[in-house]
Amino acid sequence: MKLGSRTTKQKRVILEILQNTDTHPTADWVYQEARQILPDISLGTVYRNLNLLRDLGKIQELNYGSGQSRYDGNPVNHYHFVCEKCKKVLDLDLSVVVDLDEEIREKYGFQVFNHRLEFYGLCKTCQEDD
Amino acid sequence: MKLGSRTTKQKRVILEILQNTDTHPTADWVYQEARQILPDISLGTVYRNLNLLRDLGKIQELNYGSGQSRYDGNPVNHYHFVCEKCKKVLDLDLSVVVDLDEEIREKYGFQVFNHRLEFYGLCKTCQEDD
DNA sequence: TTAATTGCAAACCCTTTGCTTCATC
DNA sequence: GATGAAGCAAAGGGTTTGCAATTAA
Repeated sequence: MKLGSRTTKQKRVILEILQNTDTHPTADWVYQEARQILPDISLGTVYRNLNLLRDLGKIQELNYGSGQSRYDGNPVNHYHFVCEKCKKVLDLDLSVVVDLDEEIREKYGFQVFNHRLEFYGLCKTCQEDD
Repeated sequence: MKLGSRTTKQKRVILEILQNTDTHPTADWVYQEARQILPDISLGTVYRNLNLLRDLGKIQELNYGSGQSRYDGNPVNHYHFVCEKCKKVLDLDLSVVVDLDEEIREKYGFQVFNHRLEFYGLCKTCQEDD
């Protein structure tokens, strides 16, 4: 797998961490995990590689409200649910409506690359806590 | 219209600015506009009131990628197109699919308050620039 | 009168960046 | 060996916050 002009252990470890979690972690969480494998890795390197992997289309960067970005090891478009209480981001198993992109293209003449659909509310656990 | 526990001219001016534009401006743009009416207003006050108006449900805060938040004077849910080149945010005249919220509620048991749908691509003007 | 809100500036937080050293190709 | 990438730490940019002064109620 091509990962930019040079493959470093840092790059590989960061990608593996993201591919082995479905928690949509923040850069700092990835950093903490990576340090357990490469104790000398720096936060700057984590950010640099997250941006690089995103630009290569290997991962997705997600932003919900202000605060940290979250990263998704699944590069294929899919939809998310964000719990407004515990801030968890959960994958949804909904079929991606590609027709929508075409609809916008026809109606407005925009070139559409992709779309994002997110739901906001309370997850099961946080509903019980009320 | 109730605008929190006290109605100040700052609060009123900020809301009016947002209600009279469809450009989905940043906090700083709102600040520059507000200064033309209230020269002594501070950026901190703009942020405080934007957050307040958002919490009151009078406006919406929108985040696209990292960078500044944008604010929408229309509190009713609607969908947006974001031009990845010129960064303009445009309103889309699509019917809001409320059924989706119900679908998620039934399928996952989450309490869904709302959803956001955004399209990314190139607006007409930026396609011509290629 | 009195308590919410402002203006100001400093603090905060996340992210990026400059520079030297390291390591991949 | 050449040069892209890492580590470190400082800078950056947007947003929040503490506090004294102001102002709406």
